Amino acid sequence: MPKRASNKPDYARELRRAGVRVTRPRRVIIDILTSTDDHPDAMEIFRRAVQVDNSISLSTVYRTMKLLEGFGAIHRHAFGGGPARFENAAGEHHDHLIDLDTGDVIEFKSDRIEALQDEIAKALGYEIIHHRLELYGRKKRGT
Amino acid sequence: MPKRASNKPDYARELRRAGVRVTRPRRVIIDILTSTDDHPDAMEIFRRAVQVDNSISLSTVYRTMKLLEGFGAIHRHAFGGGPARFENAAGEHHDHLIDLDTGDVIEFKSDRIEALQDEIAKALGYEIIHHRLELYGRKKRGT
DNA sequence: GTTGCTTTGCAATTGATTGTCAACTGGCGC
DNA sequence: GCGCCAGTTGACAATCAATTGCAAAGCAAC
Repeated sequence: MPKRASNKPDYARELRRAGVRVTRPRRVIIDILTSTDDHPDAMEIFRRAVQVDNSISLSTVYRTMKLLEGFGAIHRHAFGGGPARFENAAGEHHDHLIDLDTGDVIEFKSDRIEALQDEIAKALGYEIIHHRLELYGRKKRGT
Repeated sequence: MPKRASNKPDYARELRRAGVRVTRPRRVIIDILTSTDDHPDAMEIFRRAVQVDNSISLSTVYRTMKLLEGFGAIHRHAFGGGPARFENAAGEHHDHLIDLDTGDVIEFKSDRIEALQDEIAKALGYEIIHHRLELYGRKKRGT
């Protein structure tokens, strides 16, 4: 009986097929990205990677992020102007609500908003390649 | 007969009322921001400011942008991850469509999208303080 | 004008990211 | 399995945007 594949996308296979080497540092970084659902920045990914392999360098984290971004495997964000934060691109597209007090990031999705965006772009003679919708808010006090 | 006020908001008056000095560099920078409808970055504002007063420094541009942002007089953007770009906050709120080929920025507004955003935030127990919606697209070829 | 506190220009600094380069290593070919 | 070698890496220098420390200069109240 074949081993049941995890829900993690097999980026290793994909990279190899694209002629990119699957090295130890890359494996470590990919593993970090596919086993979290938060939005770490490069330094945070670096910290986690060093726990696994203390020879990994920060440059390699940045290089790998750029590589994976090129493959569309991750998305890059810049919530509130800070350092870039990354998330695994697997799974459905979604937008973000950032809690201004805690920094928490909540994901949401609205087909109706997406449809309106397309409509607006079309009216302006454009085709949307991608978009970025970020809501910055505070929890409503329900004391 | 009183001089007809221009359509430029009187930031000078507002700043003075807030106990902030209206200095020559600030006047120059504010004048640049209120007389353009594009989205210049700090370096571009600096270049334009030097034309008027060649003693103005880039630090002052950055400092003034931060000051004005604090007053809500300007908005800060980071389209596509480049350096921060600014725009006069006077006038109605709007979102942006960025032409991926030319870098042009087109402003648009959709009450329906705003309403949906509020609805989503409310459902998540949040109150939106501000938001950022950027569409990145390409002109549809109309050969 | 004088005065006092703000603001400025300059230079140095920070923080994030990218470039350089010698050393290293996946993974194909044997 | 084993060696080869272009793709990668780690270390560190370099770059880029943005900020800050400080002495000198400027604004606004008297």
